[in-house]
Amino acid sequence: MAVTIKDVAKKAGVNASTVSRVIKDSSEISDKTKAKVRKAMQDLGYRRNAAAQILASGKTNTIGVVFPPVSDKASQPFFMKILTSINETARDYNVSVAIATGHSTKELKKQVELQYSEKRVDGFIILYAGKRDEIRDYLLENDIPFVLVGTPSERQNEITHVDNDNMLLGREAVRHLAELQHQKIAFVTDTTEGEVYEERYQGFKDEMNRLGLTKRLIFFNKDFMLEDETALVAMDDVLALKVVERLSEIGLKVPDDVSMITYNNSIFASILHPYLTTFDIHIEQLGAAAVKKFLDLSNDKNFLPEKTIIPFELILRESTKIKK
Amino acid sequence: MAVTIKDVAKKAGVNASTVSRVIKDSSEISDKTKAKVRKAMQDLGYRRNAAAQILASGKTNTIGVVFPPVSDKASQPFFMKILTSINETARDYNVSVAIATGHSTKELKKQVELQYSEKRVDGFIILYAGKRDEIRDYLLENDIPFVLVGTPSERQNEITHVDNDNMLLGREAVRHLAELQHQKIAFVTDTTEGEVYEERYQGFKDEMNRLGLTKRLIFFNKDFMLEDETALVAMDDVLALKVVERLSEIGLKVPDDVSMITYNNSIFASILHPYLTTFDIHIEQLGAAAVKKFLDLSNDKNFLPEKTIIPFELILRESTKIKK
DNA sequence: CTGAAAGCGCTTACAG
DNA sequence: CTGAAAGCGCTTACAG
Repeated sequence: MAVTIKDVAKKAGVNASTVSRVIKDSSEISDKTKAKVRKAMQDLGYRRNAAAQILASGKTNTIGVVFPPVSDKASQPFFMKILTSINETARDYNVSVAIATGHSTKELKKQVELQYSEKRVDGFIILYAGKRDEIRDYLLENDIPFVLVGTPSERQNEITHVDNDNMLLGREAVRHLAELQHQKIAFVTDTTEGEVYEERYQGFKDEMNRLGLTKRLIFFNKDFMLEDETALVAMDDVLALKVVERLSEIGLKVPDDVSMITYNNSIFASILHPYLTTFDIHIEQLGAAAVKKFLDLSNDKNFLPEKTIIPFELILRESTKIKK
Repeated sequence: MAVTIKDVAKKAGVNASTVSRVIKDSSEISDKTKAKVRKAMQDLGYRRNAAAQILASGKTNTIGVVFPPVSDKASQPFFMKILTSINETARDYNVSVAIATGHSTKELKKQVELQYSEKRVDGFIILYAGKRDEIRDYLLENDIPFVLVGTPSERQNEITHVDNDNMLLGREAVRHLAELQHQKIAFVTDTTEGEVYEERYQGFKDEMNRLGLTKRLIFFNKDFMLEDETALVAMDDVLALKVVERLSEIGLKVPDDVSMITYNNSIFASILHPYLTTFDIHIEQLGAAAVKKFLDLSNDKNFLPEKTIIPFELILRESTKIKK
């Protein structure tokens, strides 16, 4: 059988409750006793029993990570990356991670409810934002701690979330292109939904106006054309790849004829030439911050919702160039 | 407070032990009593407490999923896809999933050991195969149940694993190209390590020999050249993309000048034209089978190691064509 | 077919 | 600073 707290207690000549206190490094216990107990734990190879601890303390010390209810999450490196980061940060704080996936919101909600009601998790980190859905409503109503990665479009003041500054991201793309002398710039997107799009595009427009440049919004489809733009801002790496392909079809080369800047710095940005100039959104930091905020919020009943902004970084590669 | 087994017992007018038996649908309990107890559970909204169940039963009903100790796992859609499939299959069997990630084998092993020794998991599904490592050794030595996704290069007879038939996958690629009249075919790879490479390449060679065709192995680098091959087999979608790019540099078009077939059917196979003819390796099935085998093996002390072969499917797209 | 009791391995007031 | 005791919510021999 595995060694328990009692075995340790006996070996160290103390009571089990003392061992328990040593485990949580309680300040009540004298250093001398702590040392003695720790030695016994070492010698015996003691490992706590997670289930017993959870049952007795009522705290699971595990976070449920909720993936979006879509089937293409595998194609977005974002999710695996942030999961890794969340898991590793969590481990540093001695907490575990459970995951909730599903093809529909309904399925997903069932899993979320189950995890919480069976007391498997203390709360959740949700990996998608945008409009409210049943899950967020359920968590809010029941006062279940959670952190959102991204920016919710409703009740922002009641939800702790971590995100990049997408407005600024829109602006900075323009700044970079403007520095390269470009004056006619279009924003290319394949979606017109979601906070990410709205904010990046808003930032784009603001900065373009501020600089008095000529702007346009292009909704991507396979036969879109350019007017006289010399530079483009694309919503993400994958879209950018498709845009490069389309441009080449109509005889335009990136970056010689058209500069292009995009977002995410995923693998897609550097498989094919031209490697893309893109903003790295620091996914590891997003994940780490989400965990920390979750811990803050679940440990402090008086914690007030807040937004954490994670910095980004421009990765200069081959797709942007000074206007000829 | 949450409703417990006792509350249900009281409401149904039975003993707590009876409720427990009803939960596991024990055949010892009469249908009448079951109905009565179930009604009480319904009325009260009873949910089991996972920790209590684990502590009392000694079974965690959770599987640890071990990711490879590399940092680019996010770029391979495989991992997120199989994780989703594992999680969803597990849920159908009422088991949970924990994950272990790490940048080095050492870190990873620590996490694996911890999860097992703290009794958080009953065993593991390992998402990478190839050569043995400390983790596999540790599991084997300690008789900890696990299933491998992929084919181990050592002790195959002692390890339950699920995989595609990579040899056949090599052969079938040749068959498809041969049917299209190609006679000079090269196998392109950017790695010469691992079972996957070895088996696919072996299958390729065998079939080429059988058909008496002219074969070659090309190690991919950015300035590789073709001799007189008219068709290629590439190790995976991403590599294939790079090969297409290189071919276009030297004036060769896929599929007009060169046909190309590849593996995985990931997102990379259908972002840019030519969309790639590729083998879908049925990742969902790999994940589902891994879970089922794990359950078989962890529930039956006499279970003998076995290999499960998951079928694949040729996805015809734009990159292969009859030889002109 | 069902109940009473012990036990799983911890935590945490309470007392001193 | 430490101990003794009760309790967390289940499961599972044992008995009838």
